[in-house]
Amino acid sequence: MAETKANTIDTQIDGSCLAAKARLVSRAVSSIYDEELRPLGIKVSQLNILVLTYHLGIARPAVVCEMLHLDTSTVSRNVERMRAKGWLEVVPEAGRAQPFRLTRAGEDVIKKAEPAWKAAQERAQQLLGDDLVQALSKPLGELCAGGSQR
Amino acid sequence: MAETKANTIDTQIDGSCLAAKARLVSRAVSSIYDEELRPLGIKVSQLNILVLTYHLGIARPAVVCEMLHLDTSTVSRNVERMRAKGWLEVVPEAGRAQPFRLTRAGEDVIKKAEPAWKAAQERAQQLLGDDLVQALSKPLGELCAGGSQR
DNA sequence: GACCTAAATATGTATATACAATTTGCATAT
DNA sequence: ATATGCAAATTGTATATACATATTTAGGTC
Repeated sequence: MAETKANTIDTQIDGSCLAAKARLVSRAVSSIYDEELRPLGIKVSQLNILVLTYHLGIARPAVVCEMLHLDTSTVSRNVERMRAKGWLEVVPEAGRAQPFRLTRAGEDVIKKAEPAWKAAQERAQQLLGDDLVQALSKPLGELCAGGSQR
Repeated sequence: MAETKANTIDTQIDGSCLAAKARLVSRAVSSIYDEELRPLGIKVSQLNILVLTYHLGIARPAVVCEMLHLDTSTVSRNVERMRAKGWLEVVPEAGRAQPFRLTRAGEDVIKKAEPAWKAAQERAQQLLGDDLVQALSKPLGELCAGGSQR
């Protein structure tokens, strides 16, 4: 018998909700990386954009948006914050485009973040377990609108 | 040396980053649910707390925090927003505790959200693919510090 | 060339989220 | 009874994120 209390409704929404799980995993994993990276003054959200920028060389906001499934406004403001920190710089170009690239300081951040990132990656593998790690390691189908071409 | 261009560094941080993947999946999946739920005026983040509250009957903030891996301040403010909408109510209790429960309006929201949630769940399964769905469906080890003990 | 539309970016506003600091109520030792 | 300390929750502040709206500019069409 269920609850002592009055459950006047009955729902099918429960622990099987993929959004709940995905968000839980995201929070848990992010917190591991952020904890390891904290001494360096960067969070994994920004580090990911730096690393992608490194791989792209010259990064166009629209491309970053599509590859990371981020809204343009989100990228706009994240880039602005990292520009303010001197990690990115906008590449002068004609037109509306505002492509950006790493500065030397941005490269240094990536370089210095490596040990922390590796430690976090190992902790995350432990936490998630082989099945999830494997599943996440495969190219994420429609999700990686660019994840494989690098 | 290798690059003509200014790749003065070489990093091991790349597409294998579990945080990047987990966050990408979270954003992509969340957007599916939020899109389906939009007509109802709720997002999956809040719906999850409502559903958990439904299962708990009386929900203590600290318990919700641990089960969902959320900071106490996050729960505090999410609950406040849903209280303002009339979906949750605080249960008077001695001490510092502020346990809360669903209101009738909160129950209605869950009830009315079911079709949208199911549609989103199917779309998410399609997007993620069997391996990821399977991996996410298993009890998430240390992650579900309460997923099973209810 | 003036005009219109489509694409790329930025801005306004709101929620989600976390960390640090503060408040609050309770237990307990002295 | 007081001080001490602990546990739970809130508040201050900052970032991450998205949607709606505005802005800017490149290309066409006439």
